[in-house]
Amino acid sequence: MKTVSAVELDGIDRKMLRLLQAEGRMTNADLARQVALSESACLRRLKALEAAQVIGRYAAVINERAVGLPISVFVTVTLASQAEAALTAFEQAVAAVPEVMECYLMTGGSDYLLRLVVRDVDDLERLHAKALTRLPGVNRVSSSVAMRTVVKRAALPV
Amino acid sequence: MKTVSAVELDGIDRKMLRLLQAEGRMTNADLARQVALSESACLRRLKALEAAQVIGRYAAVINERAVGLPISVFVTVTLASQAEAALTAFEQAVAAVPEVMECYLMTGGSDYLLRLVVRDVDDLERLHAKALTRLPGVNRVSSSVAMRTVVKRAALPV
DNA sequence: GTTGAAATCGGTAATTT
DNA sequence: AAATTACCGATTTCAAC
Repeated sequence: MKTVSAVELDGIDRKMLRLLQAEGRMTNADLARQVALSESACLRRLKALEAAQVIGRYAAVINERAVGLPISVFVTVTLASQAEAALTAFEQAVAAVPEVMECYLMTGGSDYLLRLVVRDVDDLERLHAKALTRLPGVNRVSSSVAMRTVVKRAALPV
Repeated sequence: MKTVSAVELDGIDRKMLRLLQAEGRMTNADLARQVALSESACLRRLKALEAAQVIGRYAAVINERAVGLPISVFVTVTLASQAEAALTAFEQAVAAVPEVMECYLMTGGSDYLLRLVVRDVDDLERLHAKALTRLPGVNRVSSSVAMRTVVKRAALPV
């Protein structure tokens, strides 16, 4: 696996990133015009950003509501042990649950924060009982439902 | 503002969405081949998905570490009041903080959950003091730092 | 401080798809 | 029309003198 460390970016690079976060299918010609570079210079920079994994990929951004997954649930999970093996087992298992969109290991040692997407409360209940509490090493599981998304920023503040 | 409700999707639509979440710059010809449709039929479906806002946009996916924002912080905010006006004032103000990538109103009435991205702990301290605690109507602010991202799923389970 | 090699960066134009 | 490559010129960096 390739861990990517911070990269030197100038103002043009940052402008390219802002534009491409808003409109990922923009043509190179358009992009070049908006950053006031020639097409070849612009493309060279773009390829460098891709090669350095500053741009990891391009993605269609899907409306969660439109595909029937309107509810985000945040789940705090505490493990019984913080032994390396326990963490690894949990992490492998949690990554295999498709509804888990994000999972973070929080400071402190053995607490995880998850964001799930679910269809409805029945779906949440099913997941809670059938998947979450059965993950290896789990001590405590606590769920909070998001009633409404207030901010979902399209672009990083680059 | 256009609120999007759930849309009927068949297996081909879902396959298109999966493919485009992984590779948003795929050409229509490629996409058509992979879902075994003609290019015109494929493009018709794609345009329909875009028009229905199932696909909201296309975006370059940026590596947060590479652009120098390697730390995610989750912040719980409790407001002093749950009056409509207090919520609105808070939400407008929080949306104006660039480091706030996400903000959710949680069930229960006046608790918000935020995800911030920061450069380092100094940056977090600065934000906490200068931005978060000064947001209108804030009663209590509690931050938890993510040590590591375990899962960041590229695609919704469609 | 100047010189010169090498790297960096942009542009033009030709080629490919 | 768009992407890509080849080639050239300008500028910067840096080490040796």
